[in-house]
Amino acid sequence: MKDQGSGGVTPSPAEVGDKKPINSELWHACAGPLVSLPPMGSLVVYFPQGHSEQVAASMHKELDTIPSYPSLPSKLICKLLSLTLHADSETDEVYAQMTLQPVNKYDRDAMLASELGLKQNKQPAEFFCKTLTASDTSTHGGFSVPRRAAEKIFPPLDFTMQPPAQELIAKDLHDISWKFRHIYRGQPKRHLLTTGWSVFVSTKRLLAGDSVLFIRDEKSQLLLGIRRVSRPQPALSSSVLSSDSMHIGILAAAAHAAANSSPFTIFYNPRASPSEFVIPLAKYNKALYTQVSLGMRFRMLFETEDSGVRRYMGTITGIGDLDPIRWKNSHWRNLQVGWDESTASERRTRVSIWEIEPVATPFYICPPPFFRPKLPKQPGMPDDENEVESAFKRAMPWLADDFALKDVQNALFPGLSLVQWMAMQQNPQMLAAAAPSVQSQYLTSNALGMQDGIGNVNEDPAKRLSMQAQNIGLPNLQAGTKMDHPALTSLAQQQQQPHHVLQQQQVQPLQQSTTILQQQQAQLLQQNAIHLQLQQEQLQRQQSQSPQQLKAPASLQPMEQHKLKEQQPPGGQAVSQAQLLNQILQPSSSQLQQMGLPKSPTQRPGLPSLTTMGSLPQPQLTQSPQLQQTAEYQQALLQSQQPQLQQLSQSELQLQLLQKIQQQNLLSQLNPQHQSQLIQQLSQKSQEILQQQVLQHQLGGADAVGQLNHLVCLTCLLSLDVQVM
Amino acid sequence: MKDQGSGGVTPSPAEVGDKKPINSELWHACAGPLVSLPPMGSLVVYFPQGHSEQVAASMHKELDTIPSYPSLPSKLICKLLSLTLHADSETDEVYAQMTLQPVNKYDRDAMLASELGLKQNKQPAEFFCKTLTASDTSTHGGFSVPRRAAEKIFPPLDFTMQPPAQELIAKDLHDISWKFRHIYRGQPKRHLLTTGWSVFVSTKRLLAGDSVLFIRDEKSQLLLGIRRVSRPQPALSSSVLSSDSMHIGILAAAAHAAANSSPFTIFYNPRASPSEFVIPLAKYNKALYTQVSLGMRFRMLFETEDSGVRRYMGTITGIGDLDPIRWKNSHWRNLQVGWDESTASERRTRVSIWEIEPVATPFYICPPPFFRPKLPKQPGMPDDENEVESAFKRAMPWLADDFALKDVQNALFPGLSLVQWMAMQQNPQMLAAAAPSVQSQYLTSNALGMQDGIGNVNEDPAKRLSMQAQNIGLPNLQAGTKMDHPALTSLAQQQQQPHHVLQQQQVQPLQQSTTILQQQQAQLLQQNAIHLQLQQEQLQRQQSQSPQQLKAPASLQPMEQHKLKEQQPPGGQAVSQAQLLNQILQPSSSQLQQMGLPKSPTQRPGLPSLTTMGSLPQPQLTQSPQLQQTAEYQQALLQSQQPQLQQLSQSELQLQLLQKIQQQNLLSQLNPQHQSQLIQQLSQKSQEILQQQVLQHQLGGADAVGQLNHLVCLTCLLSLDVQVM
DNA sequence: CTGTTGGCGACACGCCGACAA
DNA sequence: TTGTCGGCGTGTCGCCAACAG
Repeated sequence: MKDQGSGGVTPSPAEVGDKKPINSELWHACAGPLVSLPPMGSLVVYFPQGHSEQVAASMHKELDTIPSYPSLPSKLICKLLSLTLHADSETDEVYAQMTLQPVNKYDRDAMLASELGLKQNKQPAEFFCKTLTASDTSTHGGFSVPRRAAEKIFPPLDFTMQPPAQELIAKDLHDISWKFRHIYRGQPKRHLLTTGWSVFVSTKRLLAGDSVLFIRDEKSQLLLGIRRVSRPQPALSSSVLSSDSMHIGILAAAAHAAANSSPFTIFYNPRASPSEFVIPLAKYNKALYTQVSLGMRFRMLFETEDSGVRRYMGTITGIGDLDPIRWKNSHWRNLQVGWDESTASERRTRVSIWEIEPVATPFYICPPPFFRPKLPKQPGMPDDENEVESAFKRAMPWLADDFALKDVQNALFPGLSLVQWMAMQQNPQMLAAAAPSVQSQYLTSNALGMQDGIGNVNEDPAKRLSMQAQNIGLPNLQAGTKMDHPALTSLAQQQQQPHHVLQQQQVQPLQQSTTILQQQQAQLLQQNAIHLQLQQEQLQRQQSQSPQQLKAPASLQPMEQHKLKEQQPPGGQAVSQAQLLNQILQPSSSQLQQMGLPKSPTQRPGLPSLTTMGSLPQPQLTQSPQLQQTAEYQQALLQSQQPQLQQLSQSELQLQLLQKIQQQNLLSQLNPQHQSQLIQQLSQKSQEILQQQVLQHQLGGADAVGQLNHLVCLTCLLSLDVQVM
Repeated sequence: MKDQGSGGVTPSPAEVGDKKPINSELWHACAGPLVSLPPMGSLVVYFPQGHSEQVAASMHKELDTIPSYPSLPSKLICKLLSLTLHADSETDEVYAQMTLQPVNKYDRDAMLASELGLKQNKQPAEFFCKTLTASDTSTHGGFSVPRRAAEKIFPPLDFTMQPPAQELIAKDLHDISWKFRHIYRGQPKRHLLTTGWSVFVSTKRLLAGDSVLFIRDEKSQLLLGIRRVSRPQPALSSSVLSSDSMHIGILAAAAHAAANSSPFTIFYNPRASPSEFVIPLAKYNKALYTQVSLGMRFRMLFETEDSGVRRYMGTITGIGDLDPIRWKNSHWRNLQVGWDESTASERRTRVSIWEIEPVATPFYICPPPFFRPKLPKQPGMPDDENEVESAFKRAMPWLADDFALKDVQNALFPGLSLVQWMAMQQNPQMLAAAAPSVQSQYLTSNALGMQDGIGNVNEDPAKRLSMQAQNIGLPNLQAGTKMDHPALTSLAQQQQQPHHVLQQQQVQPLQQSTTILQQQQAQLLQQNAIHLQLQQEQLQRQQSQSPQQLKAPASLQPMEQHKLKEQQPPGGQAVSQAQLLNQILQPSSSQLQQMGLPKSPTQRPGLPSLTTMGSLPQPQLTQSPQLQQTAEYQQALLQSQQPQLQQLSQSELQLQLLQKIQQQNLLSQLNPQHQSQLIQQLSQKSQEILQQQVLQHQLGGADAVGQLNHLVCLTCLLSLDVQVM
């Protein structure tokens, strides 16, 4: 028998074991410039939905018949226990094997690892990638090496030879060596790979359109990899598992792991998967701070043919769950987008927030007052940007460059942490982890006398919290102002107290929050209000101000409140948070019509109805239809914002808090009877507060500033909650 | 560009769609002679365990880390909704895609289809299969066709030519045509395939050891397929799904389907899978009647190299669950076997009952009395066999040939079915489905007044039932005797009644069963008793009648009862059926020794211990040590049988029923409080009955015939349900 | 009867510069 | 600068019969 096709250097048979780990540089070169892997030990967010998409893409199948898996949340926070790089022995397709362990709490190291992993550069510097031509892959000849590539990567030729030539040896992903004759000949002179090349092509079954890439590693050794063009594979039906079983397998494995906090293993196939579905937690959190809105402009990276990157501009045209039935409240591809260029047909129309870079618009780059006390001049100027950036960098030197601008908006909402804390309630252990830190940070002397370190929590989330404080643009908050939030505190306490105590204590926090917040956070109001003005101004300018929108009967509010009440699920059935938010901030046109309002013909479909609703009961806005001066804008916006927020007054917010509590597993740990009692009492109390509020409002909307004060905080909390969720 | 490797006839590009269904003959030829597929629409038993094994085999991975899936039973009865034959486009590996729908009830057609599907012959008659030699696969030459094969399959050559040659065109599984030059030349003359062969070899990537097969279909068209030698594949790690996820996916998909009675899809890979895991229900049921025992001899079919079959002899060396933790009470490979031949190392050591053919021993071929009233002469004679077979065939012409012999034994052990019936309880819905059928057949006027067709059961199980009746040797049962089984009836009723009614009714059925059965079923006793006599007679003759065995203390019975009682798991933990069966029918030698009995040195290991146990407390047997007259045999056997059955009297049956009720999900549908109350009351009642029975027995075993009477009937009835399972 | 081998012819693989985009 | 082509040497594929197990 012949030595079947041992072209190049025959791989030594001893290497069959495939024990040698795959070269990371080469792996990443094959994976492409956009692929980054979270560092081992770090925290990640795993999206089963994205995982399903990858499988569907591999199977060339639709995601139709997959049964929903209600016990599996739309995302899991996991610790990346292990990460192994692989390459398919048949196709050389690169993929990564990750072992993920769902976590309920996380330690400082993992969080740090998650942070640090964001900025790792993985693409090797010394490499080139060429898409193979018909001549390259034909049996007629060899491989024509681009001059620059050869001079950059290959060892220098001895030009005294005639012709100059050398033998190149390069190892592939499986550590198999391939030998090529590198020659510089022809008229005009060129670099060619001749002998050995066709064996490589035939063994790897390369076709024109596939790419080959050479890299020179740190030891100046040549490595080579291939990247196949995505061609419609012949129905990789796998013959092992039905596509349904695969999808169910993914979900079941993740659900099983989530239920037991046990590790599970996934494969990430960067070139087959439409998107990454294991996102570093830090990246995810970061992206959550990006307040997205319809019509927002953004940039997004795409891979070029020569393994480079290119940014394309796009506009957000929709926000909402990709699959509201199976995957409610997932951030997975919840942005519908349009692309500027006409070649955009091949680009995806749905992206996730962490995939995009919001483009700095005049509004977004407007600095907050404490960074820039004077009124902003015409925004969008380069010096503006630089000024803001440098200011942020001075304050937060550890932040990434592109972080500051994006977070300006959210930076003004200090209450954020409460919501995040609430989101954390999904994993009750995290509460135990977080609550003490909140105390030690902010509640050093709280009235309820909670002890630090209650529970078995030893890790220190202070870093996270302090980062948060800085992120939200209040660098002096951490050192200076102490915030108290009894709702938070006592909720945390409730979890730690025996159940029978709950019935007496459960309602207090809500009451306290309505007063303490008002008193303590007046200073924050100014900043927030100004910021909101600007935002509103922006929205106003984009919308044509149709007067109908501004005329709303005062009776709208109770009606809307009633709606909200009705929609509270009786037994704790989960309600889509997005729905909730929409009910609050974005009444649908049908809802508006129910209220006797015509659907605004001029309302842009993509724009959030925040303005619409907020301006409904507010007559002032009609007084300044021609908003052209910045100062006027701000004034008008402050005023128009006010009723909107007022409408979302404590009563509703508390209702929503209640709903949140019902939604979260928080209550599920309690005795069922205690649960129902708790819910009942909370509902009752909310009703009282609600009625009180309605009365107050009908009497003339007294204490508007104070209402606005804590309402701003609370609404921000709620809106952010949706994001955190 | 070249026309890449278009050897033979280039497949027309229009055929890419792969719409044409795969030729069934060719598929089966490639699958091998042992592979049979259930007919579409028929009923099958699906074993997730076997499915897992197939995946594990494909992945070359152990079945270690798979989490158990408690909600998934070890087998599912399904209707085969669709069956599609496939062949991997890369490897030509054949596999079948089956859509299975778990069923709770089944109709006559499906049952008939299941029956009829057993005897379908699928291997094509006109085919040959050759394992490729090194020369066949080298680039040096062509393919040497065995003379007989060429003359049988290929079109006849024109021997007037010099040399005789022709062009052959054969289509493969994908309907792609391959063209070969067939020539008869050389010295000595031989048939060769030359031109076109090497392209085929290289395209299919055939290696020495792989097989190629040619068949001639009904239209005299040549087809060819390949069958690769099972070589250790390079870690088919799939890069799509982790092996864990695959396994979980299988289980989750099946569990989901079982819970919803929704279809699910599986792939059966006959050459990769260690065993079939979708078994025709009829085949499974048939196999269940094979009373297996340690030491039993059997034959089993294996595939030969040239796609033929060969029988190997083996001995059962163990009976028990392959995986008692994850798959309790599964019949999947529950037999541990040893093989006669020294080449047995490659053969499996665990098989399932439906894979083996028990070897006819003298005992097994003993005919029942109503087929052969005269005493058997020396058993094992050919004419004996034929006579019995023909007798059975006359009675049951629709039975397979090898059915009758195997089932003679089980026909004599009606009690066996109790345990099997218990196994059936794992699927509580089936109980509901089965019970009405029993009514319509036997309970046309039952005391509880249940209506026929209660529930949604419309199918007619009469056919099933009549088959059963014939199997157990009571051909006139169907037409004549009506049997009542209130326990079954009321159990079914309980499921259909509102929960609050349960507490008053729940105990009655057990009480009723003790009386009604006695009254109604006396006539059945005679037939059964006669049958039992003959069997016992046979056992007696084979055993040396050691007097020790016949002397047993009367106190043994309570002792044994106590044992049984002790082994009942308190909390519903399932007990292996085999264990249970052994406890009842086959006390182990250690158990016997515990009772002060020596292990019989002459007892054949393969024989069930019924005789041993049954004869223990029977003093009459000692009075006729030399049993030679048929009448004496019958008399003795009837008497010796009696205590054994009596031991399994109502009390225990009720206990076991209770136990089963606790185990099964039957109760899980009820309110928890009702559950516990029900269980408590049932336990109490059973205790009373049990004590009563023990007392009764100690007083002298009164009414033994009556006890036997209704016990036989009860057990017969219960055995009927096993088939339903 | 059939698996393997040596002989040998043909063909296509693959190296070369020319030419052109 | 590099993709494709014609020219052409040579390596190996593949047909043949001889030989042997």
